[in-house]
Amino acid sequence: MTERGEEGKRMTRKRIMDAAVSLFRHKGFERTTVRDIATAVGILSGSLFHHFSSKEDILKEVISEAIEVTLAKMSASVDESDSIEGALKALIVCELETVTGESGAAVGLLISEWRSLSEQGQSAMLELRSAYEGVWLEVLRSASRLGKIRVEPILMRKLIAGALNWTHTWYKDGRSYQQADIAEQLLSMVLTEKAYADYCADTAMSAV
Amino acid sequence: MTERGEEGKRMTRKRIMDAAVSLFRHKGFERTTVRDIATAVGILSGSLFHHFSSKEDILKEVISEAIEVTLAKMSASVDESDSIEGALKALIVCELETVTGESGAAVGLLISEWRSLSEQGQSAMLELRSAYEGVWLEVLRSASRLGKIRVEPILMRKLIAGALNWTHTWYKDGRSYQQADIAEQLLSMVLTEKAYADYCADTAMSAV
DNA sequence: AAGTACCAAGCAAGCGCTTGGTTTGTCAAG
DNA sequence: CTTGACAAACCAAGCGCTTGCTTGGTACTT
Repeated sequence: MTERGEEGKRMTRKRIMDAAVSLFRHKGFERTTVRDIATAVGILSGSLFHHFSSKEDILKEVISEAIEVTLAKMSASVDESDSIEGALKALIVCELETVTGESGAAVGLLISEWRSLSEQGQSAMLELRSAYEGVWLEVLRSASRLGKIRVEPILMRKLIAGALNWTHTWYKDGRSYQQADIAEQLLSMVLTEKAYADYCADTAMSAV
Repeated sequence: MTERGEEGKRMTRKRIMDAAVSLFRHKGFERTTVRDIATAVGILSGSLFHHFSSKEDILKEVISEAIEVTLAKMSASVDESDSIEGALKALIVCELETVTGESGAAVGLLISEWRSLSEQGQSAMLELRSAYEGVWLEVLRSASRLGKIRVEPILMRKLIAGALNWTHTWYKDGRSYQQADIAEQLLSMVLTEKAYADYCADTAMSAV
């Protein structure tokens, strides 16, 4: 029935992480017990510790994987963009997808469950996070230099991060607002009116 | 030494709530134990339950007081404003002060510790919260009708709420950014460029 | 035969909260 | 002003339960 062996091990590990992400997102790290996770996977709680050394270890793995996946997606999106405005839009979309996405990556966890990590855990995540933030700041600084945004880049990044992270408290898939819509509206707030108008004209052109 | 009697009761109750706010903000509700709170106040853990029926009861009291205080402050600020732009600025400043403020009110708690409330607790808070959101939406709808903001009011409110709530994770008193500065920059993102320019001109005039 | 994946059982610690009793302030009756 | 019944505020101790995690053994794969 169950799959043993090397393949099985990785599978179970993945299933544990998936279950953990879902539970952490809905109930929070502290209110989620190792028994909850084990039940969701279909094993006993003690068996979790053959795959992870501690409950916090699960959280760390889940978060760092989420950051890595998102970072890769963001970098790729930025490289593909042929304008600052396009790069900004791509970054917003990437982060929005990650924050609201139910399965897999969940940077949103980093948001709400940050304090549940030990001090070493926090600093380890900070290192990963700084690469992530670096991508954002590079694009925002370019935009600022070209006069396409008004607000100072570092503050701007914090405001954008807040607006996007917060979506995970109210965004429901397929309801009220579409992801593309949210991204577009936020972009219109971030860019100057001129830059935004130019960007709209450009994308309209390339669509034809 | 200690003050007993009716005066003393209210004092201790207040001290418990203050200690709880501080601890909840720094460690989160789940990671804060009733023993932590009691120690901070200078009593034993069991004695807390003469003032509150449960740990969750403390959280509910703290949150609802925070909402009421902030709501009153916001309503007053809006009434005093003589323009939509001014009202918006006042709302932003109010919420910013509440979210980043260390002592007393702490709507920020509602943000991060929401899930720690029972279902009844959550719906009770929702009722209070809706009055709070009502003030925001009224102002935003007026601004939208007058063409002073571009983004649709409900979405705009969610984006603003996120940006402001998030400040409690990075804002340090007296460091990097001033509250007034953050509020001003956010306002410039919310309003259309024309509305913002008009508002700046107006405030410059009245300052002279 | 060896090693992996898991179960069965439970431990030590910590949790929110209760209980029973002691101290302290309140206030009307004497 | 004294006195004594009463309630409020708090302590001391610990109960019952849940928590993350461990241990020792078993079933399956290679």
